[in-house]
Amino acid sequence: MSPLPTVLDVGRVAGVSRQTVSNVLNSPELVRPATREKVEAAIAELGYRPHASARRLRTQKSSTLGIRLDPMTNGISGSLLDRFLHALTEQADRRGLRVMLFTATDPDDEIRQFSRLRDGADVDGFVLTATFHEDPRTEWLIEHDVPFVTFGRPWGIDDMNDPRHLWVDVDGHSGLRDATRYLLSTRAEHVAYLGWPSPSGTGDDRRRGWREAMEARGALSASRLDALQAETEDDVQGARDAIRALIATGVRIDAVACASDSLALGVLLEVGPGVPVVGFDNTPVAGAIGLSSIEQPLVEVAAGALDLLLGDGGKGIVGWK
Amino acid sequence: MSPLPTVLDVGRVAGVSRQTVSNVLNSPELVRPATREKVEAAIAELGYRPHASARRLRTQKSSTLGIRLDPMTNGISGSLLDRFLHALTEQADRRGLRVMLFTATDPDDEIRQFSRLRDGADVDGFVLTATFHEDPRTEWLIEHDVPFVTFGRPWGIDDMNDPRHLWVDVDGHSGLRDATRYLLSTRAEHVAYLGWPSPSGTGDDRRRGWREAMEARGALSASRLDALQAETEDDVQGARDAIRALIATGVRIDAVACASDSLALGVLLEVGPGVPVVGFDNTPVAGAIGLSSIEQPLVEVAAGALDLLLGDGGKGIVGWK
DNA sequence: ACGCGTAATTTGATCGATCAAATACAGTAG
DNA sequence: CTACTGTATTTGATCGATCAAATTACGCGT
Repeated sequence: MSPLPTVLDVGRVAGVSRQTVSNVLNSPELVRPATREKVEAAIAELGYRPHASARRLRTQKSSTLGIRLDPMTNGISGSLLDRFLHALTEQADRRGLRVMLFTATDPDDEIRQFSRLRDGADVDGFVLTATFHEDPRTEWLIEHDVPFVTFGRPWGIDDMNDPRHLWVDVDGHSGLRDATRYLLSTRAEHVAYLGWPSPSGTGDDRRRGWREAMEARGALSASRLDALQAETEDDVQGARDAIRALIATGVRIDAVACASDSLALGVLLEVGPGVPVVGFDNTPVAGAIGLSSIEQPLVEVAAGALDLLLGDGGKGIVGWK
Repeated sequence: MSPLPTVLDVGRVAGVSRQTVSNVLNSPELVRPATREKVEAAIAELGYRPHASARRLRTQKSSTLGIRLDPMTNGISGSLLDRFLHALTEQADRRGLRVMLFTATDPDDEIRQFSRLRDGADVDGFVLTATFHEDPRTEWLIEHDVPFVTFGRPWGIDDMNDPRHLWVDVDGHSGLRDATRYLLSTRAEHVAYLGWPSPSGTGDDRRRGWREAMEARGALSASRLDALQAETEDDVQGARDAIRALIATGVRIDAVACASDSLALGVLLEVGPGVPVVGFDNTPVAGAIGLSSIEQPLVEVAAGALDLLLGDGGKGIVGWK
């Protein structure tokens, strides 16, 4: 088996020097069109591909992003991360970036991994997924000047506008507002809401969407709205218990809007197919059991995340085709 | 911000040459214990980490595996891949390997990606997940001498023992045999089976497990066993239709064993909680809705896959801590 | 103390690419 | 025809590590 061709080999075939080959690849505008074509032909003929490691060594850029794979995805929503990963990988590829995985047992361990992967120049930056209040990871990354972007907005007070913290997120507020509006428009007046316990940035945001739609409708007083909502941790059993308790209060429930598909599944199992239920995330399960769900625009989210990183916020991350 | 320390820096601090530092890392037995300790102290003091790309360039090994992320995970089973990925990443890390993702739209595209990632020396080998009959991918990989291992056995006639095709798989046969035995032992005599259409290597294997347990019990004739099974594509709706049709034949059904959790969920939704149902894969959903399921030993599977690759079959894949 | 063989360590070369600086090459003006 | 300017291309050096070969240190018998 023949060794892989190098810039030198390509140059030899095209009758130019190695640097010219390199220029064709990285700064085509420096090369005269005629020469460029010769080189491109030689590249095609030899099936040349730049050696990723050599390039990375010289440029000190890995063009690789690290993303943590959660240890155990609680509930169904795991597949959300799954689909986000797919979208991210695909979008990264378009931009000449690669995605490398790592695992960690807890935030401190994750920080150790950050350090390890970056010191080894394995990755240039990170994509974080489940951010939370006072997240030590983002603090560490900012402090150590490591480029990153989070999928999920920063939940600290001032962080939202901190230019050092790049983030993208889905708009849970208008997602639930629209879903609630939809339920209101079709059949129901008493749309209940099942969400996560406060404080939860994401959860509170979604609840506000439901609340806003209900208040706009104006059919129910604030106190009756309070009575129409319940909260629980994000698992199916918890949702069943919570919705049962809500029903037991005797309040009328025409439909239910939920903060997640896990919750929606629990509600659906409890109330049966008669009552419309909407979830959030549109996980495969939702489609499978005929549950309506709000689809997260994951491709756009992933694309947005990468564009932020590749912008000036990324502090010199570059991708190669 | 200071530049990252190199072997040279470590050597300077420890009072030795760069090569000795390298030896401490890669061939400790060549270095005198006293020297080794000095070097290790210097490494710790400087927080030195070998530069991954430099190492890869020199050794011509990336110590990285590529794995494809499926475009759309049909049904619930997607989270199986999710958990496999996690296990794989974790096990890879233990062995000094990294996992890099890529996507592809179809097998041919996937082959193009193989070529691209390998020519660029981004990865040393691949882990394939959903193998099928006459898989062009494995043929290509064998032909081009690219190390790989499949999660899922090869389904061609001769391939099972082909030493060039490394594979690991879960034992669906004994999994379903044991599950069926269990159902038989507790309450039921008429344990139905819902699986995938033949030919499906994995599916047929699982069906045989059910069949074997039923035959061992000896309570039902072969023709009655035939009447106790149904098949459908792997989605929830299909399962509902199939089990309903089976019930409509009037056959007695005490319990149902299924080839997957997607199917089991469909069955469960149709028959209600009265009839025991077991699935396969133990996806999060299964636990969430109180469905029994056969757990796949994913950690062991991932570990086995890597050990095969790192063995002589991997043709020179090595991992670094 | 000397020489010798093995163990321990060091020096020189290399992996494949890009950067920085030097050179060749046009085209134009004087 | 020379000098000059800007473009196109080439040469030399480098990224950080490991390999291969050369060198030094060490233990030991005589």
